Amino acid sequence: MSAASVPKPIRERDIDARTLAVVTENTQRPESPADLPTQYTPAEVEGKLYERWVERGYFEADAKSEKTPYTIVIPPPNVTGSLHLGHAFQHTLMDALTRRKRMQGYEALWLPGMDHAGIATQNKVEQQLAEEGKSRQDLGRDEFVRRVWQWKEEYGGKILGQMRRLGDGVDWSRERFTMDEGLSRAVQTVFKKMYDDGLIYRAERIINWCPRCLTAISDIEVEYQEDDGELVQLQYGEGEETVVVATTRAETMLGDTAVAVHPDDPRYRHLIGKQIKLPLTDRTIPVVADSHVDPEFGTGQVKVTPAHDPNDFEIGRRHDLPMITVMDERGVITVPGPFEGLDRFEARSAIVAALREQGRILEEKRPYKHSVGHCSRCKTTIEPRLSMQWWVKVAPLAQAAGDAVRDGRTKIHPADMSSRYFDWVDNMHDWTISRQLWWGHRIPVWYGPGGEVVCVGPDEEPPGGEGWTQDPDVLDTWFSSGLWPFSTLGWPDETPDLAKFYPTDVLVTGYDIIFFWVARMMMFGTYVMDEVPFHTIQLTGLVRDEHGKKMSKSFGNVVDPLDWMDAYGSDALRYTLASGANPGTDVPIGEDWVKASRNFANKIWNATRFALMNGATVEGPLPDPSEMSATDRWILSRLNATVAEVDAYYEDYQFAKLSDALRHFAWDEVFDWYVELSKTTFFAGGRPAEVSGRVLGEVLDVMLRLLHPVVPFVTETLWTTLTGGESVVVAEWPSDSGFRDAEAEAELAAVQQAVTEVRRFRADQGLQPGQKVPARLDLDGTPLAAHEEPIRQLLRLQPAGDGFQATASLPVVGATVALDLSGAIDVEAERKRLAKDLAAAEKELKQTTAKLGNEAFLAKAPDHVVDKIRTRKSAAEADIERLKGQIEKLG
RNA sequence: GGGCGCAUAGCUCAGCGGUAGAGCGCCUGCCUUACAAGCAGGAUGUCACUGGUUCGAUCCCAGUUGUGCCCACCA
Repeated sequence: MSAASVPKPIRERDIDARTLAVVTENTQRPESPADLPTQYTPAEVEGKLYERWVERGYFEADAKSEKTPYTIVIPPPNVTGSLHLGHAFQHTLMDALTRRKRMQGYEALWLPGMDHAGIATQNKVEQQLAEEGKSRQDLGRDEFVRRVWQWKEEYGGKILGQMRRLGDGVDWSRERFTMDEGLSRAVQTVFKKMYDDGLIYRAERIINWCPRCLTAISDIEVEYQEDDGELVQLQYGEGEETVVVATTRAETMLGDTAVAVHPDDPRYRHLIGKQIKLPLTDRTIPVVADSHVDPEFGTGQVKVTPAHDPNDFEIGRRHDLPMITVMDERGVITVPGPFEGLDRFEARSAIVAALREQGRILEEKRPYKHSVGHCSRCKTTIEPRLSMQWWVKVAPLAQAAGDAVRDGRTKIHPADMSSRYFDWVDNMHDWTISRQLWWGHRIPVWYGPGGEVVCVGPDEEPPGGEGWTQDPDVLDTWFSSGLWPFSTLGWPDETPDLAKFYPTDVLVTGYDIIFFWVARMMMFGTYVMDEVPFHTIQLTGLVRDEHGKKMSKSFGNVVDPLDWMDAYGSDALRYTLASGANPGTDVPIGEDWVKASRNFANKIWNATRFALMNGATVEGPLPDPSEMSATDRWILSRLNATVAEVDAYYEDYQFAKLSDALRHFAWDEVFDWYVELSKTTFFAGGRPAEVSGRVLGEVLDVMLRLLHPVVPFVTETLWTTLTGGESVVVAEWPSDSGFRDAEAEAELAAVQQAVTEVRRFRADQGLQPGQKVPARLDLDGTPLAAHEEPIRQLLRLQPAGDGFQATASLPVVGATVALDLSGAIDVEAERKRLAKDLAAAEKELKQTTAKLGNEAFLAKAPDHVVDKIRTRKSAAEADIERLKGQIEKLG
């Protein structure tokens, strides 16, 4: 049996979730801190804490409050899904921001809600129906919409549950849904206003049509990807008058109504105006001159299909060509003849085959890589289609939206992301807003028997009587979400909420929906409210897996946030996400990282528990610094510096940095040094020293408040136990008292250096922890005197008599700690170590000497740099002298 | 075809004109009277390549290579 397979004895652990549940549920403060279990078990606690926060109304904002408002509206998740890590990420940031502001005394509102997600949701429900062998047409419009509402109730609830689990401090009393009555009214009001202002119009144009969803979609709902196609050259015409055109979509030739050449192309000037026989049909088509044609591409002759291609549509309009539609809404050929009834792809091969038979295929390139549009919802190949749709005239709105960022009324963070915004806003085409769907806001337009068109506002009666019908289409889902920042606050009514909370402060969202959503909100906000919807746009990256790969179902690397929250707690997930949040960059995350964050939460838990058991307290005033030890002053100095640092990072949305600063302060400084050093005082007389206990209480109190926005759950139980306060949610955000003590910081740096050096010595020497080493600790100089006992304790050194065999001396500020050790010391090991240090010091001396001998350097380098090099040089010299002496002593 | 970004430790990423950093991982020793989800000690980098600017370049500039993303109606 190998050593590795010998099971390690299982250590008795004190895991008892029930204890904690009792503690947190029934009593704010346990009888004794020892009642807190030694391991933090988040799963059971978090839910209870959350519900208590909600019951107490901590997250409900008051529009009548005198406090300064701070508002964030949530990017409404689609009711179609469940929340993924990307949501968890953004929610963590928004929650941390609002929690901090609430603690700072703002009237903080984080408004929750969901988006009806028209096409996406309709597709889901249609899928569900398909499983029952039904279609939406079988149900009829009203019944189908009822089904979708049912679906919304079921799945929307799941999302809300996930938000609670994450700890989202949202105001549930203000929860909104884009199909709510109030929001529908906002949609109709805006539609009417835009219609009256001439910003909404109806026109027949080529749009992106999804033959599977059976609706128009906007340009940005089309995803282009490189597909393998087939480029063929077709010969049209007969005898002298033939042309050769290239196409990847041969089936559209049935709808060709012209061939175009460039007006200046000398090769084809003679053809302009001639009629060409179109194969497979009995039609002839003209040759037209249009400067859109690129003479360099292919033959310089282009087939023109105005009803099935956006460019050709424009050419058709310029030359007044007929527009022949050759397929129906499902992409099936409708032209009478041999191809009728064939699907567009079947028709393509059939037509190529037929032309090949006639010898009219001159060249075939297969495969031919080209960019093809797909429906972003169902991936079906988009079919450009001529149809009548409603449009928004974007230019004036986009201008205003762009100006708002240009003149700084809205700031984009990080700033270099703003180029994406401008690229879009400055080049936006008109927006197709009608969708041939049933789920969504129905277009408030009625058509009369004589072709009259009436747009009806929300408080107006639609025209009655024979022959009047409402437009069957609904609006693009982004039309209603574009109104979100003010429709959720009660607009078009002049509500107290609207007055208090609009414009909102910051929008936190992914850079991937700048065009879909951010730009639209900016357009609607400036147009409808005459005021920007938010002062700051904080763009986040996308959450990726631990190797930076995109999370997708096909890679199989999608993670349900609930799984990780169940295993490691919400705090762990939140901390991990926050610590990965460098502005604008994607956020990789892996399970091991969440585990590490769980360990951090556990560390906070245990260290605080330990401190509580040993007299950390917030009772009474903080003692005067003159009564404190240098260690006390050091940690308070660091505490206040950390408060300032964290605040600065929050103001700049630097979540990764503030998370790191918090962990460093808590773990490295408070737990590993301050608590450890305090142990001596704690244990010295069996009772904690009063001053240190109070200082430690202060440090923990502030630290927990500082941590709370990111890790709300673990901090709540500990903080209420420590302080007896009602809840850290409504505690005051710490502020920098301004206390700094450079002297104490320097002294502690020296102590740390000394202690580390001695530990290193022990490790090098292979001294066992339990092994008592007779030694004498000399403090040369006084500043360290206060720490003699702590160091002795940590090292387990015992004062002894004479008889030394080896010496290690340690450099500290203004003093040398001479550590004389007796006993079985490995002289060779120490000699090797010292030699290594000596070599490093000599290298340093050489480098600094060379630098200081460089006149150009001395002349041009700034003083502080030169001083730094000088200091380094003298330090190196001292080190060398010291090390040489030590080596000599070793004999 | 345009535009933007990135290349730093085994992995994921900070950083920055003046001695290379963190987390995780790794090596060694430890069940030290809170925490082994822990403690202590340690190792690890031609900062992609080639030039240039500078007293000094991982950092600024140019080019090269690799890589990612966004936009675009190339028939």
